[in-house]
Amino acid sequence: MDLAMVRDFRETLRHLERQVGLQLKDDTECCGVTLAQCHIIVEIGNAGETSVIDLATILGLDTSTLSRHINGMVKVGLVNRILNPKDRRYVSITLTEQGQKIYQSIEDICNSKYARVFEFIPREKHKQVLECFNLLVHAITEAKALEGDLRCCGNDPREKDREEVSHVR
Amino acid sequence: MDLAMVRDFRETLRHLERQVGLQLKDDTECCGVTLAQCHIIVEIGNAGETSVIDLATILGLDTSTLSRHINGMVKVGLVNRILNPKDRRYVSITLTEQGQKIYQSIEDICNSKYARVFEFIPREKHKQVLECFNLLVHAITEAKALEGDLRCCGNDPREKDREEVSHVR
DNA sequence: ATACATTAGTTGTACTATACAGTAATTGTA
DNA sequence: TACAATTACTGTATAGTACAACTAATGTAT
Repeated sequence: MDLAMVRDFRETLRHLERQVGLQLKDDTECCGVTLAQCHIIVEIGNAGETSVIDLATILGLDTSTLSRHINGMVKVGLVNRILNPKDRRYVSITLTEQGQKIYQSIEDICNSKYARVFEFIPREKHKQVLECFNLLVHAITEAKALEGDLRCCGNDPREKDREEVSHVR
Repeated sequence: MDLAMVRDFRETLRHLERQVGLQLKDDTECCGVTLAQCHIIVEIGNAGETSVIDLATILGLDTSTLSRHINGMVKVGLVNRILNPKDRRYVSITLTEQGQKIYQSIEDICNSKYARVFEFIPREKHKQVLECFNLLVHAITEAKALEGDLRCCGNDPREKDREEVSHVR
């Protein structure tokens, strides 16, 4: 794997990230939910029933962040939060009817959007593309799991000093 | 492209997003730059010389956001901002020596990280994986370009009401 | 050539998203 | 039963972002 190929790959990956992020933002804003809420709704919808800590783990966020999001979403009637009677430390989080509706909207929009994406790829390559994509994502996951936080660059210019300067032109 | 495949694909894509985001955050924090600064540094580094609006376009952000980031980065000595003499509306943005060093660190770290990712993929499939990945990302780009903002779901539960509730268990 | 439109960048303001530290409630365990 | 571990929540601070309003510079059409 030579350097030029890796750099190319990274550029494409950056491109993907931005496309997907903006896309999802467009697709979800119309449903009246923020991007973070959208991710949370999708994960609750997929799981059926979860807890703050499960969501935090899946989404890679702090539990405090999730706790606040859930709180907000309870207030606007998107999710139910009830104490789990089997272990009262947990709260059991589910979608309300309204939350389900939005979950379905997001699913429908995103499914048809990505179905359309594949129309831009020759049909005979679909299987191959999916396989390769899975290979890649699994490789990224494995590489991450195995690395153990090596490497640090040693530069640290962090001296915050944040008054704004006057409009210098 | 049937529904189950699309849903699978989307799940993998979400997984990728989160992995890549967290990864980059880990990799760049040690350099003393934030994630946003990291993206900006990489894009300035790749372009050599840019403007606020070019960066905003590439990164999909508002110019005001970029303007502030650039301002902060000038202060901590990462970038130079000078008036473009050919068109004095533009500012010409480049990396300082310090910025270059960090750009190189980020490049080195990310390049070797993603080179390592490919070690988890059989060598004979590297070419195929890269091709498929490019196909996919181009398809996403094309689909986005051609769609013209169809579809809205009609649900909008946006009634903000954000005092925090007491610790109800 | 002057008025109007466009473009690039900046600042005021407000909000979303997030983490870390500390705390309360509950459960597991020695 | 005391202590450790786990789950969730709150206080607080910060990063990240956009929209609206503005200034300065440039382009354009009468």
